[in-house]
Amino acid sequence: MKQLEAQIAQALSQALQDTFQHAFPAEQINLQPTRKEFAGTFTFVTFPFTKALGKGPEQIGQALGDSLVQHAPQVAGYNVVKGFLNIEIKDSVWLQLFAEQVSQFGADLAKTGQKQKVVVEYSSPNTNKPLHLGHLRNNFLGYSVAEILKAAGNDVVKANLVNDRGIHICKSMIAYEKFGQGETPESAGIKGDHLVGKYYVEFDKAYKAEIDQLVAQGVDKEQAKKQAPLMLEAQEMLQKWEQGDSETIALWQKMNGWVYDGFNATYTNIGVDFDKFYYESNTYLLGKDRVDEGLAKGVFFKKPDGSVWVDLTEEGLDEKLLLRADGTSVYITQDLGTAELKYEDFGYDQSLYVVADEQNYHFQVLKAVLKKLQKPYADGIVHLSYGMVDLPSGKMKSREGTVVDADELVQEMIDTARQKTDELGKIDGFTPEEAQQLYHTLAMGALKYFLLKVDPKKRMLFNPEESIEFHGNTGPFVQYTHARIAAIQRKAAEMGIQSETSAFEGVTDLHETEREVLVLLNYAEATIADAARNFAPSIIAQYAFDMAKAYNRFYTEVPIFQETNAQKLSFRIALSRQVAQTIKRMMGLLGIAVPERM
RNA sequence: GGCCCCGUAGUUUAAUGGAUAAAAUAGAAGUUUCCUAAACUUUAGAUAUGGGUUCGAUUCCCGUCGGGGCCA
Repeated sequence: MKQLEAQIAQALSQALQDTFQHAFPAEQINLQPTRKEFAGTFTFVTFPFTKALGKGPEQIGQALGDSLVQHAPQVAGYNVVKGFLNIEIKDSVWLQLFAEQVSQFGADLAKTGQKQKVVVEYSSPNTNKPLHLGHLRNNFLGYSVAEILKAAGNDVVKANLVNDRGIHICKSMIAYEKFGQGETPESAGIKGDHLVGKYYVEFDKAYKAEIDQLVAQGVDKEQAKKQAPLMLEAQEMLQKWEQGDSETIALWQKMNGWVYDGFNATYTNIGVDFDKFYYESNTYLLGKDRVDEGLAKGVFFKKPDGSVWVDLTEEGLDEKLLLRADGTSVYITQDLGTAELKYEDFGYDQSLYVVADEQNYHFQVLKAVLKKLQKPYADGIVHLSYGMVDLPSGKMKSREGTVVDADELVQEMIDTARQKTDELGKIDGFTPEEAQQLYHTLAMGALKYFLLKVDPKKRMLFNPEESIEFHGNTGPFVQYTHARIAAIQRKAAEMGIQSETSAFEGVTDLHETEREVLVLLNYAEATIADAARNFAPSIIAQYAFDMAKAYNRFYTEVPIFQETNAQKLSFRIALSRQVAQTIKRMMGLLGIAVPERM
């Protein structure tokens, strides 16, 4: 497609020269897709040339169109509407491009420019509570962006920085010690991450009760929060942990172990994976070296109380604290450390952080500080900032119990998938295992597609009812299209229909719906490149939907097996297969599987 | 208080400065002796507001109103 576009641009450049003696390089010629209501594939806008050429926009369009038809062998015709020159491409060109695509499918989707080493950090959970809806957007985005970058030819490492230490873990630990009575995930029959989360909630309840009691005794609320015995215990435990107290460490390891088992089960269930795990318990002390480095280089400064700061006012930011007066780290300190660690580990060109947009400022600071330190990797730091997920009731708030639990949500989706599938009764021959597999495939397809079809940068609304919808712009709609084609392929195989390129060489003209599908197929590579450049799985989702829609239109308008011309029949089988493979590939980039039957 | 982001059909989302603003869903009306109707077709419906730049603005700039976030 890129080639064809370049050829047309070249021809236009030539036509401008020949017809108007106007030199205009082909590289600067911008073609846009023609709107559906007009004939043509590419549109060239002539308005910007009226001044230079001293002619009206229609006149220019006509003249260029005539020239193209005469000199450009790919062009079948043209039409001019106001300042828009719509260029129609010959069917033979589409068929030729299609034949090439069939013979080299998959091979050339991946060649888009420079191969880069990219680290994609995502998920990065806290170990004091299970994953929720917000994490799902994060996980799906991170996984998908990593896969898209791979498909675009990059060398990608998926990393997960687990926040496994700090006061919040100690809260769960304290509560478990007090109320746990030796409970384990096995004895309680609760998934490990949920069990630990339960104690985090227990802590909060008991802590609040203590505060209320203190306030009732006349203590100021802020004071009460600090004085509450449970809080003091938690802080004490954090200190013990930092000192390496063996009992504390043992409990911490035991409970974190439960959480990891739980997380791993969820990760497997939702189909995300990681190449490298980092743990904050190992990295939280890193970064102090960077602070020293900055002081030595004179880009950081010390205040009289001993705290270390960086002045980012020139960068349009504020002064930022890097190390407290007592020498302890703040968040940004360890991020400086882990950025360096990742660079030592992988020597990345780009380091992506899939983190919600509430941390936009934080990442601006991180990058600015690394630049001040003149780190070679500073420019490669990218905050893949995504918008938060809202519910119809508003923002998710743990305090108000409106947080949507990831495991529960996935289970509900599976139940709905089962119910809807059973209602239709199309999978009678399935074994129970196959049926189970299908429910899972459909459930994850619906959920992932719903969360990925929106531009990552934008805040989005999660409507539980719409997310499990199977009609319209949804994952299951695309999956259904794939299953339909799979049925076609089975029948074609049974009938022994040939579908290699030699079987349809004689086809010369196309049905309108076939042409639409062919044009779309040719955009596959460019779409992946575009999605990679923008870190936007939504572009892939949109493409997959358009493809499915175009195919379904073809499917209803052109009854494939009623075709009596053997060449055309073969072509339609090949076209269908190509669409199925493209859908499978694109959905795969979103982390979504496609079924053979549904 | 300072800084940042967002306002598009009833609803959820699209639109490198280009055409009559595109889909989905909800609404209305249709399509199955024929490959999966979880599909397809038709229909009605929107750029918060006031200016500016431009041949042309949902897009860029300024003001107003509304929503969200970050920094203490």
